[in-house]
Amino acid sequence: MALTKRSNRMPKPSDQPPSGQPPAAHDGDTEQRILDAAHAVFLRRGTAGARMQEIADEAGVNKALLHYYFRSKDRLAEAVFQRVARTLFPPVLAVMGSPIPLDEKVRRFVALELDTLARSPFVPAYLIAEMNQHPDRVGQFIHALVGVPIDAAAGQMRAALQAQIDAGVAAGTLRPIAAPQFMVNLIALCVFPFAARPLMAVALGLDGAAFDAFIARRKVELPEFFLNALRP
Amino acid sequence: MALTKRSNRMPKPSDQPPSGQPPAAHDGDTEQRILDAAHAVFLRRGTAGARMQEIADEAGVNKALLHYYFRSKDRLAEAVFQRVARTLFPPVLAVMGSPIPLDEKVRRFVALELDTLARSPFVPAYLIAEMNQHPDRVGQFIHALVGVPIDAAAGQMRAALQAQIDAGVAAGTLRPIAAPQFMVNLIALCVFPFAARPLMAVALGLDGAAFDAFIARRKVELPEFFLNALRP
DNA sequence: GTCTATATTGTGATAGAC
DNA sequence: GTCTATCACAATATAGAC
Repeated sequence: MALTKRSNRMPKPSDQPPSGQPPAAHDGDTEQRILDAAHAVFLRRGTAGARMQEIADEAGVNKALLHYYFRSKDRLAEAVFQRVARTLFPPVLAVMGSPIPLDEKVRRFVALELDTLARSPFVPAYLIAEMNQHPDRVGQFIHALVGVPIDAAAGQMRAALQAQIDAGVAAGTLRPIAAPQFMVNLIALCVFPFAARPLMAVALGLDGAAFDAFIARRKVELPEFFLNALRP
Repeated sequence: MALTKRSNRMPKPSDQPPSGQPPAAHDGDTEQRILDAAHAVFLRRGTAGARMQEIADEAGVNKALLHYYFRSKDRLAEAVFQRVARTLFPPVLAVMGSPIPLDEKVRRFVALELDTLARSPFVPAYLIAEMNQHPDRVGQFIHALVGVPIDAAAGQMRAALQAQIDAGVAAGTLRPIAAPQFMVNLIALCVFPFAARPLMAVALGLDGAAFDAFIARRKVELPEFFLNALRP
């Protein structure tokens, strides 16, 4: 016969907003340590491949504590996903939304992106896997991030970028290109080398130092490459 | 006390080379069906997220048969990885290694790649995840594929491509660019949209048909974009 | 809040009948 | 070669002491 599945549980500290000072005995630090550990493990093992035990070990706490702070592995995974995405996307939007010339946007975007990813090389592969496995989370996240439905935010930015492109075309300084293709090209050129790093490692014989050199060179040449492609 | 772990097992049909005709009762078809099913499941769930049961269901056979034909999940995963890679890479090498002008290479590469990936959209995300989780398999595979250590094969192709680029530079028809950067840029522009498709779906509001249209347009514009970037 | 111990399932793998 | 039944263990999750 059917059993009533798990439905309700004890109250969790995650729910209580920061009410002044930490009440009595609550480090507020443990939850952070767990999240940090989960972040590291999920990124290097992938969400499905990660083990709660490994996260607990990395955090220096017991497995049970993971469930005390976060109800389940799934919720922990979602928390990590949101943190990764929240760290990565806003700077991008800030640059692309700022009122500066298009060529300057490209230069800043490349610099920002390559610097960020060089410090977190697992992020691209992690995000790609995660988004493919949980397409729903992407929408939830962006909504939580921007505060409005995605369509609106993205549509607005797309329109602004397209206007900037069209102005350049009218001025004779740019070839016509659709804003989405523009963005996809730019992001692809920045992100892909990190996602495909293991392939490059063997196909090009790039060890750690050589990869860094490859990226450093890219940081200089990529803006020129991209802007040159847009020349009329 | 310690237990002796599993070490040896029954002989498997996979080991016997094709000796003339199928001996007595061996469809030779079942193994293929299992491999097809594994292919489908591994690609949509990821290797770690895939379940042997789901593969068996998809193949229309029992779980035990998976272990009869392939010793373990790990071996099955490796077989799938090799099949995916073997389908994807040789055409690429053929195009890039053929004695045709550089701009023609670019055009053919883009057309080939976008057509292939449009038919197998999960491949990029799968390969990226798999290569990051099993960097070792990449080397094994390429060795098995080309028959020689990777360094040699890749080095040779890299040199050939670089020579072609340098010739163009000398003739005044090309900007200088390192062969690895050339290849990474080209591959990134082709592959990334498929890997990041879920993100584009929400960020750009692209449903299935719109994505196809996006790719179709890309097939025309990407070669121009790329070649334009190389103009002096 | 944090731990130890335990429950409960999920999952890869094997044995053995047919 | 293919199946049913089952094992062994890994992994998520919970109970309860401190």
